Amino acid sequence: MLPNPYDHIPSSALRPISGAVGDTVFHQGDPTHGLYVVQTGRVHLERVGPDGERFIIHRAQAGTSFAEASVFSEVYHCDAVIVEAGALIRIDKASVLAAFADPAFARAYGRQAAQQIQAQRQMLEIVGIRRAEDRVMAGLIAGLLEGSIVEFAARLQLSHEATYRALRKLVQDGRVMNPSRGIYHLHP
Amino acid sequence: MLPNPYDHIPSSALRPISGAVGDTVFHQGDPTHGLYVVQTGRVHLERVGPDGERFIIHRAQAGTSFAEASVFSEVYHCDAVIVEAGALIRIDKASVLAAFADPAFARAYGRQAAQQIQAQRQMLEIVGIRRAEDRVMAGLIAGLLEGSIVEFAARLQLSHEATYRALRKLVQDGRVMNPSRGIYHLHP
DNA sequence: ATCGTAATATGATTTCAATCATATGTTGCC
DNA sequence: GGCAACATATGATTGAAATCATATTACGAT
Repeated sequence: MLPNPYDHIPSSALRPISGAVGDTVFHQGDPTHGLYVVQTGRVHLERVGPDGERFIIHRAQAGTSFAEASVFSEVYHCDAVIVEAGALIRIDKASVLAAFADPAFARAYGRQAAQQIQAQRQMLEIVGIRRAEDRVMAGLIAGLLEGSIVEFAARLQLSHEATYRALRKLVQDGRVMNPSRGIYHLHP
Repeated sequence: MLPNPYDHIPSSALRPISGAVGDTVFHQGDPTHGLYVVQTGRVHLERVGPDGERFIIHRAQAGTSFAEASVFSEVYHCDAVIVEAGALIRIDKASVLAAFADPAFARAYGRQAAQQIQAQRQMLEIVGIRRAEDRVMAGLIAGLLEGSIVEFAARLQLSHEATYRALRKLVQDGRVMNPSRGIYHLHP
């Protein structure tokens, strides 16, 4: 299943890509073919520093797209490396550009992009909060605690231990409810 | 001057907004009128927690837009508070939705959004790096050092002292050049 | 010229999250 | 039922960045 906007793209423009762990989907400087949707597996986008040190600029998960900006540029600006085998779909750059003439696609794209930008801005603010307790509280207010505490901690870029301690403190201070082991939420 | 995509919007849809420090441009739950462009001044987007604690989800600078996602929703999901007096322009929601029928606008919007998403992803990865030295190095590779070291440190969400120390260490280790006081850059 | 302010720079101390260690509870599996 | 794997939970220790303190340098305003 493609993410929302891309179901407006004709299937002729979709190219399945498969690869093994360690394979590079594209290299920095390669001419752009289009953007990619991760169906399964995981892909890292990496940039190489002057001394050859690789640093990750994005981790693309299943269900997300990457290299969207490549649609508007001539060359890829980073490497895409498969870190967990899976299936990708490449969406042809020309098709995406053409699809912008379809207002339904344009609005769907705009909506998704605007929401993503908003969510990312919020994440940047949250991970910028220094005190674990404040960060956890902000995460709770933002509704980031959906799965396990371990997942929540990872999203907040905190160790899970620090997260448990912050939650306990917030419960002790009466700011968070802990109706049962492992369940935490704000007061109504 | 409006950011790139919005110069495709007819000027009749632009509404100048002025306000003093502390004024609220819109409140969480208000029906949406449209998105905003900050010409001068600064605006914070804030969400209010259950105990009334305000937490900032975004700091909008001059030259940037905010509340883009409101174009696709019925109510604002946060408060917008002026923290530095200046001039805003509100762009009517209906005009933006209509403008998506113009492929030139749609592509300009898509391009800007895709680039912003990419930049934000990179920022999330960078601020997620724990060691100050590694974070500063990543910031340098990403080209984040444009203005002063103080600005650079703020972008990296590091204290400027930690940033100076990391830079000194990187210079000592020969990974960064420091041709003169206050000037740091990578080897060619 | 000199005054004030801000950036650059570095040393000393403190704080707090990471890490290491350990225990209990929970879940699925054979 | 018993075992393995994992989430939850918390205590002890460590390490690294924040904070505090202090110079020096740069730069604009008067």
